[in-house]
Amino acid sequence: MSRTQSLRHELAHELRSRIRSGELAPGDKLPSEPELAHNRAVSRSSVRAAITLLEEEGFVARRHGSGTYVTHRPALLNDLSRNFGVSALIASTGLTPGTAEETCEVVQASPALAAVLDIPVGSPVTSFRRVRTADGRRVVLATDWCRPDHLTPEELHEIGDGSVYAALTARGLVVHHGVATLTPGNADAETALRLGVARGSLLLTIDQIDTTAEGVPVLVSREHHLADAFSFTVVRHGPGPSPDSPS
Amino acid sequence: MSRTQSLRHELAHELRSRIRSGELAPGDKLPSEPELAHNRAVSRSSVRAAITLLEEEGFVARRHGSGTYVTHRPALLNDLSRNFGVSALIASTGLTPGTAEETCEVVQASPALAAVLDIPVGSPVTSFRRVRTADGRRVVLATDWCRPDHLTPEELHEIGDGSVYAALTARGLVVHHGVATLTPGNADAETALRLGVARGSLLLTIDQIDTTAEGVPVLVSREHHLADAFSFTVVRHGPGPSPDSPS
DNA sequence: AAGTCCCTAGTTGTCTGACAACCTGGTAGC
DNA sequence: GCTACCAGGTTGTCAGACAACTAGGGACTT
Repeated sequence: MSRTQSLRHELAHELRSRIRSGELAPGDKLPSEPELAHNRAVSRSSVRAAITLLEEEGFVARRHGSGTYVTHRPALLNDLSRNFGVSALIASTGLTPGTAEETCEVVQASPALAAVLDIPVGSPVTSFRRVRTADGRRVVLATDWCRPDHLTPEELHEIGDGSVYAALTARGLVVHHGVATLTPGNADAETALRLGVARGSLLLTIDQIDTTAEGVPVLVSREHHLADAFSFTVVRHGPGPSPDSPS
Repeated sequence: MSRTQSLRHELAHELRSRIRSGELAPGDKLPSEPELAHNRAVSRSSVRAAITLLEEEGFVARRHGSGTYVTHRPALLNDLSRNFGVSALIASTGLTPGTAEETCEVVQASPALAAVLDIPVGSPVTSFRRVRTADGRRVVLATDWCRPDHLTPEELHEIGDGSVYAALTARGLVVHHGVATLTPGNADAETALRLGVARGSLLLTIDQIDTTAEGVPVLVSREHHLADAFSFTVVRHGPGPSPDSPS
């Protein structure tokens, strides 16, 4: 698990942890680059590269000639800019994630699904539907679709409460990022039935396409969240000089 | 406008533009670092720092010993990770933004508002409410709150269809980032009336707190969007090795 | 003919040292 | 009391070097 990625990522990881733990509080000045380099017995170049990562993530701000300072940045609850499974989402609220229903089958690819997964229309697609619970309460209806040669129904069935991401990673398919679309909606008859709520109940639907670093789409998912179960937050950069002006 | 920030940001800006313009297509290999450095007559260090920024933003992926490659990344429609005003949002759909109603007043700070803006409860707060239209159709009810010493009601009134961000910037208050919370909901009586829709219509509410780079909160806003007017997207990083594993 | 191994050129990752640009706080001078 | 200057510390950039790694071609073996 603790594979050495690259030195700068390691250093960035450590600094991030120190910031999150509160050891480095907002407004605090980081030790100078030469000092950090000396403490960790690495070169200043690597320290600078690590800090550049944190700078882009918004954790710190550099001031030429003065120092590097921890930015005032709230701890986000469910940061939409990070990709995490429903289990992690539920666990973040302090509740216990579970699975009430689970359906795993092979279906024919709809035109839309085929286009996204880059396969012929009507070809087989593995479909995985779960009703997720938080302390027993049904809160999310999640459906995942992927190519059968990426994950077979048998493999999916063994996931249980786990994350589809972990199963994909085990197959050598590392999800690099996903693109999510958020839409409010009302529960239709089937969704209402599965979630055990009244028809027309408020939902937040997240449609997402996950791809590898090479741009291969490996997972398509649709999650219907009960509106009052979670609240999602996101840091929105700008409109100041960072990182770019529109168009 | 074209203030020289720092060399690496300049270089990153240029590379970003070349990627967005399609000159560097997804999957393409970037010129090598020494080559880029030579072409621009800068050092390899600066080129590396610029590429590190793009790497963190997800535009490129580095492969040790091989090269740096443009990632497959869709052009997002309304990227939630960027901060933009409602006018820009409407304009992005090809429609013409407008303002139907406009109310500007000074109110007493509620406890919640006072806590966020770091002022005493009951102290005066500038409130700015607008009904925004797209080609005449009412689509968003937006309310902004800020401290009177940051923006006076008179200044706000002169904004018209413009952005509050621009007004703040003119006062030397550059918004660095905002934290937004998304919640689906139903229109209450007043909101329905102002937006000209039926009570209980589907809304997506975005609550946001904008702060400067120093962490000073300068703007609190709440926007009620008609659910079918816009669709918001966001790139979600990970769950691969970027940028961090949960706690 | 097919497969394996090795070598080499090219690329990114890291290190070292140096100097420029800039900020900050203190001090000397007015 | 105020201003101007100075010195130390910090980030920004440059230059050169070597290590670690990848990818491709060519020689060799089977």
